[in-house]
Amino acid sequence: MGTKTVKTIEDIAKLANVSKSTVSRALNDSSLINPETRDRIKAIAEEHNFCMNLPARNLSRRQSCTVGFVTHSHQCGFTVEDMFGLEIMSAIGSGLDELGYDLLVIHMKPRDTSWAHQYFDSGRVDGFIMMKTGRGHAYSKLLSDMNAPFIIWGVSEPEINGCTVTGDNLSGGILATEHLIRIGRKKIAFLGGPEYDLEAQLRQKGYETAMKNAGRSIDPKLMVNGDYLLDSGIAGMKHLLEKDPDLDAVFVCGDVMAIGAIEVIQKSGRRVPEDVAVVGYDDLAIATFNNLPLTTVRQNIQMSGKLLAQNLVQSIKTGVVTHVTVPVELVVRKSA
Amino acid sequence: MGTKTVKTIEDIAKLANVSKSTVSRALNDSSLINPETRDRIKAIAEEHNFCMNLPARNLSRRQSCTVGFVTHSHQCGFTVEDMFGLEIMSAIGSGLDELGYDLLVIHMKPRDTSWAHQYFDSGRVDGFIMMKTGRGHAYSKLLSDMNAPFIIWGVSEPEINGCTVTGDNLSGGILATEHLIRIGRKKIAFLGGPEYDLEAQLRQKGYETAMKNAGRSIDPKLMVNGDYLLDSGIAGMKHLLEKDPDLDAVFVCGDVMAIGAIEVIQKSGRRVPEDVAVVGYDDLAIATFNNLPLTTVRQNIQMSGKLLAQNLVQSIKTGVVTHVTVPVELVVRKSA
DNA sequence: CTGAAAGCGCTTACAG
DNA sequence: CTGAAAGCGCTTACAG
Repeated sequence: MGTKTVKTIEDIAKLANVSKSTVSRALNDSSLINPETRDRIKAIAEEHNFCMNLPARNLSRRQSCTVGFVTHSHQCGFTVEDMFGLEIMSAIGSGLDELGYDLLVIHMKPRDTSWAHQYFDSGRVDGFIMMKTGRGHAYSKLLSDMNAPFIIWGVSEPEINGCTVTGDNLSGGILATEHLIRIGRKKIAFLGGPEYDLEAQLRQKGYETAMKNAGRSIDPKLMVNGDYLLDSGIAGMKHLLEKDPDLDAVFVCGDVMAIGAIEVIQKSGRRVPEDVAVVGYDDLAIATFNNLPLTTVRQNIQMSGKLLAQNLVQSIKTGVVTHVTVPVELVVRKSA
Repeated sequence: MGTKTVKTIEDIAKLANVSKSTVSRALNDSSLINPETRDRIKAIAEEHNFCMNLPARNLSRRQSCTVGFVTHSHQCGFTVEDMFGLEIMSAIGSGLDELGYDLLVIHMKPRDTSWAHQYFDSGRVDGFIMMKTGRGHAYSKLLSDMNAPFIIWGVSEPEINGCTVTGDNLSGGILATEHLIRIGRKKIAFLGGPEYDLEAQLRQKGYETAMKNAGRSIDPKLMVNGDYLLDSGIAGMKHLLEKDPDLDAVFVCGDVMAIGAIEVIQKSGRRVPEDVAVVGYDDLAIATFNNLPLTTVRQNIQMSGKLLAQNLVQSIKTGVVTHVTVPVELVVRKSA
């Protein structure tokens, strides 16, 4: 606690010679107050640099004006999804800030589900934001069972009964593939995500759509799955080059896999982008810092974070459940 | 709010046929309670999956058990310091979690200082954690003027009157340079940080110490300053190669600058590490994902985060101001 | 060891 | 439009 002498609305009340009810109304811009009294009180508050006690207000209003960002512990160093999650968290923070909500970081342990009760039933948060994870469905059920508002970064599914925000994966796949077609590539391979992954499925559908639209045939030999990690980019690319050494382009569904793929291509004696052009996905910070800057599909992280914030708060206040898809854009750098 | 029927200690009190004072004591493991009553009450609470209202408890105890992590808005995309900050934030979160404290993300706007009052005087946080920034001193003064406990990631300075935690920059500089000496390099250059930067000064002193210990002379021609950004790594390395085309190693004070430096070295027709060995600093995620994995000095982010959490909480509780230096280690990969 | 009461700093019907 | 009072859900001296 600070050292100031004017710390409660009661102190202000005394200074202004009114009741604390009136001070409360003034500071909250209630309609039940004489505008002149209000301005006088506000001036006094201003003059004393008064900040009212928010926890007390929230207790009284039975809300916390705080949202929990659910993340797992990172004992074992960072993976890339973590990086994406951290970048978006920052954007969520700005979004919430504008709405008068705070962002609390919730660290859940691997097989633990108590965080949900611990944070919601204790009144510490009014709702949750989660990145899509393997356990997405389980957590979704957990939260909806306790009637907690929440929003998930990921494609909406019938099993998930909360809000969702996701990038436009279909358009992303189309943009990436059309770019490779436009620059004259003949044999365009596809290095995707896990089969069950809805995002990856849509990106693949985008790839197929663009190919068909361009009158190209779709060759299953040129398609392989990965798991977004570096090693699977390496393995996937090796596999593709074995199956068809003549391929001259590849759309890789994630930036980290793309970096692995580029490594393999270069080690095989081929040049990027001259011999094989590579387009990634996500536009993580590493896409720029990589010493062969990546041409990639940018997820609009700023907008996504803002939408996650806005729609969750809306859901908290009104119960409305929304699903939104955020546009993506192609960023052309050096790799394609 | 959830849908459960047992929501307050009063509900538990009724079920257990005791007063809510007693329930409070039981749940808080007070010594002023009969162990049997305590266990009985705890069992009832457990059975009903009871979570007590933390904001109410905190209001009563006049604390928030919450710490603010001060970060600026990232409207314009991410810089590398941001990445470091985000990684460490995650570690701080785990550390606080173990101490029963929550982590709140505070977004401050560029020239705004109101966040300090807004979060501290309003009782939303009990203290602050900040990354070192150019404005470190100003913020430090702001916070100590309001008597707010805080901790800064950075070298301690007389002007900063709060806790600090920093990596062992001197040892880091020595480790990096000794490695280059050990692998037989003759002309080892130094690409540093800004002159005013204390961390950079210590890393430079480490470089000089290792050189002297090995009986090497220190050649000012082989030393140049940067600002941790990619472009300054590029410019700095060009400068060094012009001044002495024969250099066969360089210790770069930051991973991102190191990536820029490698690019320049390779474009000049030299190979890394065969012709010029490069050691970076920080071991950011990009050090691994880079397609020439970086040999670098790793900051122990996990431990640093934990120490930031522990020492801040200690300072909140006891007022003790601590300064700690965290060990670093050399990670040998491909670039040297 | 236990309970009744006052208090944490706000909000908000209720009465005027 | 304003104030006195009750209440948000806890904690903690105080009295027993």
